[in-house]
Order: sequence, then structure tokens, then C-alpha cells
Amino acid sequence: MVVVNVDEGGAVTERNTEVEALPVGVAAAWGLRGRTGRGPKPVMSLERIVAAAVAVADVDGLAAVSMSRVAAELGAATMSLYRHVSGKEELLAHMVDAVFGMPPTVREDEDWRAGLTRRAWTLLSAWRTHPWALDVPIAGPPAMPHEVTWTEDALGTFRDTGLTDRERLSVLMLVSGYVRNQARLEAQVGEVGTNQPSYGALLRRLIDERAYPELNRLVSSGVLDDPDDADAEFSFGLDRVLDGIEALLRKRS
Amino acid sequence: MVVVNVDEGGAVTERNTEVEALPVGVAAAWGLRGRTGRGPKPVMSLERIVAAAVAVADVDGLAAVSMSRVAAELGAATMSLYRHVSGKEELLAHMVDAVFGMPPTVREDEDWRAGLTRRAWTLLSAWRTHPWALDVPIAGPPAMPHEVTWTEDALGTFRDTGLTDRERLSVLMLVSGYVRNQARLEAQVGEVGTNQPSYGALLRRLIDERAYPELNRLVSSGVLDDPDDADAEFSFGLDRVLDGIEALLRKRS
DNA sequence: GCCAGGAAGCGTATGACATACGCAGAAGCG
DNA sequence: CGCTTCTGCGTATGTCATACGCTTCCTGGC
Repeated sequence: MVVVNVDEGGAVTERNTEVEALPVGVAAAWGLRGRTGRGPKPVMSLERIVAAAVAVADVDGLAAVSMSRVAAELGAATMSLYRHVSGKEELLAHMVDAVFGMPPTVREDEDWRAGLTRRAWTLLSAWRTHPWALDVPIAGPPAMPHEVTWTEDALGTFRDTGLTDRERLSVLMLVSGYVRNQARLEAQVGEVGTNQPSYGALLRRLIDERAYPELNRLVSSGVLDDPDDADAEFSFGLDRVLDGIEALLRKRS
Repeated sequence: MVVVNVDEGGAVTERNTEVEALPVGVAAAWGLRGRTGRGPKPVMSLERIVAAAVAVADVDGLAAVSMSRVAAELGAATMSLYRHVSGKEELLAHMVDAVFGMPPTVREDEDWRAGLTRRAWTLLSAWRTHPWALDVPIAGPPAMPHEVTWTEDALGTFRDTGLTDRERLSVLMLVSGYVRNQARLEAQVGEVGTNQPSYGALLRRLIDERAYPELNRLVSSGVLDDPDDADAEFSFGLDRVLDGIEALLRKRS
């Protein structure tokens, strides 16, 4: 969490100001901070910096995203980035919001379940494409523009369901959290060792039948060995979540 | 993901070996790597290092956990840590497993729903006590001893439910993922700016009524202003998840 | 039109960090 | 007892984020 201001040197820095306190990157993302018009025309821009950083992360992972690496990708000097972004933390916040982009268009012919399902799949696709986003440290509540727009649109799918405002938001958080968690599990399993064909093979080396009878059975059944159909897994869990929401809606009508 | 081995100098290093490939920290955690008995009696130990690191993280957050900081807390030299841990990534893996510890004891008088509920609350408590654990980068599939034991015990709660092995695991991942996500949301909201009394106040500054009617209504209702009863929030979502699972069980019986 | 002020790019420098390498001494084994 | 193994740690290196300040470009205001 930083306070956003521009100092005497012109670089974007962090300072304690009564009126400007926002989570890192939020002011810039909402256009509350821009250039005055004076000075040389920038060759650089926040958008270009973010795009370069996302490209690095997509190829080499989050750990490869250093200010100097991003600058090198842009053919610029490291310190020039600081004219457009206050620091690495802000850059990361922009990167995450960038990869999720705008939500899918709202369709009036869909009921809440179909709407949420479609959104969940779109979200999952973004996580899968950019798994490094899972490792970006917590910076604050959802406040970046795309994030907020996803929430706004999704709240709309519950317009006529009888849920309270708080419940609608809670239900949304449940679904999007489920998507994130599935993406995380996929990323974890994707990190299985080079000499382990599967998660099952890994566990087989660690557990014994006496101490871990349930897992032993699971592992012996081969369930963890076959390359899971990640889509089916996702669907299964999503249906559980949506069934639970449906049970609530039934109570409300 | 590292390969675990001990090099000529005696420090724990990473090397490409056919037979020892395990996710970082797993071999050590399962006692597959220990000392031979030769050499001076160690003053240091993996357990002490991990405990010191957890203490630092609990007070100052994950970013404060540097090898030199942990060593300082132990009154030792930074490089001495490397005799017991291959690197920072391994240290982080041990830290996370340490804070979750052993799962609550299994109770035979509980049905699956009660059992899962109790476990969920215990898990949430650990996340709340150690929110830094949320920011530890993905290292591999769940393979650390405590983690595996939590899974084993929880699988037992579904023993006589008619679910397939794969379904049982999926359902477990759903619940534990829900807990993690709630902890994450709490941590995010806890990062609200110093000049924002609430998440609602933050959003109020960013959105306008025309573009964000749903959120505007939510914010105007004051729902996001009052200090949420986090426990009630958690309960609400957990019940949705468990209701969804219950719907599945009904189909299976 | 002029000029002061603001802004962009970036060179230089600093401190923090993770960890490689190797020395000295402690301890076990044959 | 000699040799091997292991522990603690000093020294060193490269990477990283970012503070500070210089030069040049450009605009807004008079």
C-alpha cells in the first residue's frame, strides 16, 4: 500500500499525503494520475512497460520480472521506468489487471448459472495463460479497473434472485475464489518433479500403507497418475459450488 | 523444484540426480535426508531455523524473511543456515508446513459435514495467524508431511459416502481452497489504505453511478463499510460449499 | 515570442539480498 | 593415529530495487 504523489524530481514516489492514499497502482489505473503536458514527449508509457513485463513473465515466470529485465526488453534504461511506475509493486498490480482485461460481455438471455459458468471459464483461461499471476503478493482489496468491472458485471447476473447485496458479493467471491484455487492446483501439479511422471508417483515414494491407508488406496488406484482431465475436474467442482448456491436461491424463493 | 543432494563441501545443494528428484524441501521434511553422525555436533538445526523464520514472518511479514535476518535472530552467521537448508525456497516450504502442523484429531462421532466444518475452521485459524503464508510462491504439489496428513485424515471423513476416490479428493480440494481464498480476501481487505476506513470508502472514490450501478448500490448500502463479521462471512460461504457437496451425496445414495 | 518551470530519460551510486567457495576445527570410523 | 566427513562461518560476487541528480526537451503563462 503506497501513497501516490509526484516529487520534485518528477519520479513517481510514495509519500504520506492525506488525500491521495490508495492501494498501489490504483490511482494510475483509474487515470487519477497522468502527465501535465509539459516536458518532452514520452517514448515510454505505463502501458508499454506493463506489456513488456507481462511478456517476460509469460515466458520466464514472475521471478524473471526485474526492473532491469523489463527495461532491457524495451531497449531503455532501468531508471526510466520510474517515471511511469512508482516501483515494482505497482508494476505487478498493473500486470495482473492487464492479463484479466475486460470481462466477457453480459448476455441477457442467460440465467445466473449460465452467466457465472461462462465467466468462470473465461477467468480460468486467463489464469492458465498467466499462472505467474498466482504468485503476485497481496496488495490490497480488489480495486483495479478490470477487477472492479468483472465484479460489477457479475453482480448483475444475480439481479433478480432475492439475494441480499452482501450475499451476492459473497457468492461472487466464492466462485472467483474457486476458479483461482483450481488454477493454483493445476499450477502446483504442473511443478511435479522431472523424474516423477505424476503426483501419484511422488506420493508413492513418501507414504506407506499403514500410516496413510486412504491416500495409499488413492495412489494405488492410479487416479493421481493419469493426466487429469483438468477441464472435467474444474467442471465437477464448479458444479458443486453452483449447486450450493442454487440450494440457497431455492430457500429464498 | 530442486534436486536434493549433498555436495563435497557438505552444504545442501541442488544437482541433477536421477533418483532423488523431489519438490523442494520434501526429502528433508520426510526425513529422507539427515546427518551421518560424523563431524561436530550441530548447534543449529532445521527446526530452529524454521521456527526463527516463522517468528520473523509473523511479526514483520514474509518480505522481512531474509537469510541474514533469520541468522541474526539465531545469533548465527548467514551462511551457516545453508548447512541445514538448501536455500530460501526450501526454507519457505518448511515454514508453511510448520504453521499448519498436524491436523485436528479425527472424531468418529462426527458425520462428514461436521468433520469438514471443524477442519475448515482450524485451517482458517492457521491462515489468519500466519497470513504471510498466502504469499509463499507455488513450489509443487501438496507433498509436505503435515499437508499430506491433513489430506489423509480428511479423506477419511468421506469413507462411507459413495463418492469415488477422485471425487473425494476433488471435494477436499474444494473445501480447503475455499478456506484459503477466504483467508486471502480477509488479508486483502486488511490492506485497505490508512486513509480509507473501509473497502467501501475506497470504491466510493473510484466508481460512478452510471458506469457501476450494481457496485454503487452496494457501496451506498453501507455493506462494505461496516467491519464485516468475518466469521459469519466464512460460515456463509462454507455452507454454500457444503450444501453443494450434500447435493452430490444425495445423488449418490 | 520568451522564459521559467516541469517532465522524460538515464547515468551513477548505494545498500540489501541470496548464495558460491573454501578455510579451520570438531567429531567419527577403521 | 590418520583420514574422512561435517559444522560454522568469513569472504566474495552478482543481482536487484531504487535514491539522487544532470541534461535536454517541451509546454503554459505572461
